[in-house]
Amino acid sequence: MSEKSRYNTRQHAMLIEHLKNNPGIHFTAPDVCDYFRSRGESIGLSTVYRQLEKLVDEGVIGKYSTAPGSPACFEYIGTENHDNSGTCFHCKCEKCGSLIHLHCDELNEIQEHLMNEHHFKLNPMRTVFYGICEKCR
Amino acid sequence: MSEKSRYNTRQHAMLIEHLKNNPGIHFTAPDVCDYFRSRGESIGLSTVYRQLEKLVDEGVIGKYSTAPGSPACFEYIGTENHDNSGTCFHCKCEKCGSLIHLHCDELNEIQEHLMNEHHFKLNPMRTVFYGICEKCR
DNA sequence: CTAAGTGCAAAATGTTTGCATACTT
DNA sequence: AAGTATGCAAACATTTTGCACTTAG
Repeated sequence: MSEKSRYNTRQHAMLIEHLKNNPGIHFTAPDVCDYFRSRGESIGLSTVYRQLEKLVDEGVIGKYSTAPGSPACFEYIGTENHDNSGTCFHCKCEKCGSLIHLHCDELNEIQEHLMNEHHFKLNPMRTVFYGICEKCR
Repeated sequence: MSEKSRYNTRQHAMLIEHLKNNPGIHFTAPDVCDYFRSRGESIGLSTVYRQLEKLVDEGVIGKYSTAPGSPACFEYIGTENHDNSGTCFHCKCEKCGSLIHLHCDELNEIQEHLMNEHHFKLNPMRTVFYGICEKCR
């Protein structure tokens, strides 16, 4: 898609390394920005948004809408597991707000069903299941 | 949950009737507000948000987060089909942005799977599948 | 030297809240 | 009368954009 070349800036390197070092952790843009700033690094929130958006486009990280009005979550995915069988899904608890990982092969059937029966190509990296988690029931 | 009594105001009646008359249509709060205002009705955006939020709590309408930064969608559900087998799911196309209905019994297996294997009580009224729709492939 | 990236501040969303007023019960 | 709803404006929160400046190639 994107034909633009990319410059390897300090901020880009920091960002991707931070996310890569914390697989399975969900970050919001302000989170990441504050993190680096608290360590004395120079980075602006708009840069964080711009870089994260690029990484999403490149498929390196996932972006999840949790609730309207609250910040989006980003998480390292990597380029390697694009065709892996054990796709990663996410559940968001409507009570406690926690975002839970679900690494489950059986859920791949959803993907196939949606594709075969409804001609919809699911993007698991972006969909979130809403509901109530175990603890909150 | 809510112990508050409810007053039957003009705005509440208008809102619920509009949604009820358009099952399967997704409205944003500003949409609804503009709709009534264009017809000369007196209603404020905050009222729309407040009423819709109540209706969501009451289970009369569903609320869907489509993408971060874009407005939430509301849709009439009714109180009757709480335990119906043919649950309604939604797919959001990441390209054209359309929100598609999916009334599919097979998807109920997801619900059961999540409940049985992951102890997560799915709320289909609020979850949205992201991906690419038929037209955009 | 040119294209891309940065960071600030401002704008653009989308949603919530404070408050005086009006309406329901 | 008491409690709730309304509508405006202001506050808030998240994300995007304009722009002068810096940096990577």
